[in-house]
Amino acid sequence: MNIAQIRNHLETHDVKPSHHRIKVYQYLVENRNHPNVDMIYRELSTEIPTLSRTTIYNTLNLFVEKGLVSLITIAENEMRYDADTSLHGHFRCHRCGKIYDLRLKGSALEFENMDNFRVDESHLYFKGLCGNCLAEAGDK
Amino acid sequence: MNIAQIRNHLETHDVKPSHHRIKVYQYLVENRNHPNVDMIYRELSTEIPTLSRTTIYNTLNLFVEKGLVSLITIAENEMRYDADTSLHGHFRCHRCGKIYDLRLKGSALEFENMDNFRVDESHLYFKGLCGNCLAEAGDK
DNA sequence: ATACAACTTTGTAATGATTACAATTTCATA
DNA sequence: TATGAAATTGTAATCATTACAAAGTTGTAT
Repeated sequence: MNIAQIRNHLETHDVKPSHHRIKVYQYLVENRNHPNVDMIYRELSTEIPTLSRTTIYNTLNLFVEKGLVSLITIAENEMRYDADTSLHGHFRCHRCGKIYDLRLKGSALEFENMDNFRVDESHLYFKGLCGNCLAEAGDK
Repeated sequence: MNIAQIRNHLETHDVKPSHHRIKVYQYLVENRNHPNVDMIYRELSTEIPTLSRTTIYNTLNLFVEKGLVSLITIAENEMRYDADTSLHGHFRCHRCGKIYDLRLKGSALEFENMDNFRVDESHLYFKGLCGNCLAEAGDK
């Protein structure tokens, strides 16, 4: 996704494509690592020395509000963000902390009593040990 | 679930059944409202005037550690707790804030690439508008 | 080009849930 | 009843996030 495409994508979602916003969105698209605010801040502030953390917060809140990114609350004490807004699951390894994407098999996810509700967001979170950490420390 | 049963249940999970712990667990069993710390504190401190919030935090952390209750992070800025540790989903209405239980239909919840992982926890969160709020304010 | 209004960005201070920690109290047992 | 371990308490610290007001930037009409 190049700059022109990003610019267009933001405008499609009713977000004015300022330089900072483009950079934040670009980070999210190029680093599929479900970052928190600090990860984005530390990376972008090397390019934009005057960058403020508040701008990252403002930008991400705007993106979430406009449906450009989704907010992941799989880690108890921090918000993480994902440019992939399609329905998929997340797995967080409690040893290395890495968050993996999980792709749903089929589209079967049905509940007995969800008829009356209007569902706007779905979050599928799993926690445990990832393959790497199982191999390195099989007992924990 | 009476006091003797609660006492026994705590002991089964390697938790010494102090008076406070029994009261906290009893609250969770009798109020299936997925409370946060403050809801439990406000309720119990009428019975136990000397109760400290820290005790609630300590107790809930112990319960989670010992597998007696599960920690729900569906609300961004606060932890909520559930005495039902079986696999089920949660729906949070963004208008009234209430959290509903959802029972999985079948046990079909499969992912493409979860083979290598050891899953210890599953969290299925959904957000939107509940039936009541849809009826009362159909447009929001 | 200029001025103006609207919007964006910044930095500091406030908020609020949770945790750290040390002191006090309670409990179980000899 | 004495003693040590465990539970409880209260205050202070932590830390991610938000509030807010000032400063900077952009686009547009004149």
